[in-house]
Amino acid sequence: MSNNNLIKGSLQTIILKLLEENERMYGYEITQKVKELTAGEIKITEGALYPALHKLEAEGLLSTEIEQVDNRVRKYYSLTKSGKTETATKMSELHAFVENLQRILNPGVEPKLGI
Amino acid sequence: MSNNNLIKGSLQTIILKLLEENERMYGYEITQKVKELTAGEIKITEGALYPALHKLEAEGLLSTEIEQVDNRVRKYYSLTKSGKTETATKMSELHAFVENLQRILNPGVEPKLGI
DNA sequence: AATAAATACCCAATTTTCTTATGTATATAA
DNA sequence: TTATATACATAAGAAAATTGGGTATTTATT
Repeated sequence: MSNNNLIKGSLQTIILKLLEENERMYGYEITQKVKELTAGEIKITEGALYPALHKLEAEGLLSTEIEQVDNRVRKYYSLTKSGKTETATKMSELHAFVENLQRILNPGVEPKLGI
Repeated sequence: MSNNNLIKGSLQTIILKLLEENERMYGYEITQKVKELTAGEIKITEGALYPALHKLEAEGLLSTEIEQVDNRVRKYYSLTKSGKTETATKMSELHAFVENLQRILNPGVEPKLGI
């Protein structure tokens, strides 16, 4: 249930950035990390996450290794070389976008954040 | 040509907020205002703008008045009462979303902007 | 005078990205 | 024993863009 629409297109950047910080993560771990960092306010749904991971892998930005943990399969994702490059690109695009958003929505305030 | 991806979902909020500040605006004026505020970095395409305006009008958030200026038609949009309410709602949702995005992408930095 | 660019509206086909709803399976907590 | 948590996945549909048209007037450029 619910509910966190807004700014479609940021999921890829979120995945890439988390992998930049964590070396390797598996899908479920990513959902939990996002939930934790946002105090439960953003919940990445599996229906969005897994297709996004598969797409990033197909584009050569992520590589995978499957591991068995307690009889359960885990699929770990890591950034490839081009994945690292693309992370930097997407982060700076998102940064620029958020600044522009502030210029539009916060007239008269010069943005000086963040991201 | 080009290139300003990463807006999806924020266009409605942008329209509403600009109308909150300007009392009434017409479509083309909105595209120019956004271009001006972002130094040309964000260009609202007409294919995105007009359907969005029509949808907001159909939802009762905007009202229109058509005027003739130099043999050309202009369609002015204004916020309705419920449009004003919805503007506040969408702004606070976007604010929350951007803060959460910063928590995810800027680990260790407490967000304190803006928007 | 002719042409391009700016102003001003619109729509339709397609694509991207997400939601919603499933499905499978094991481990742990109530 | 039943629900919740862990862990993967897919498919149908909706939402919101992009792309590529179309119409028409006014102003600037060549």
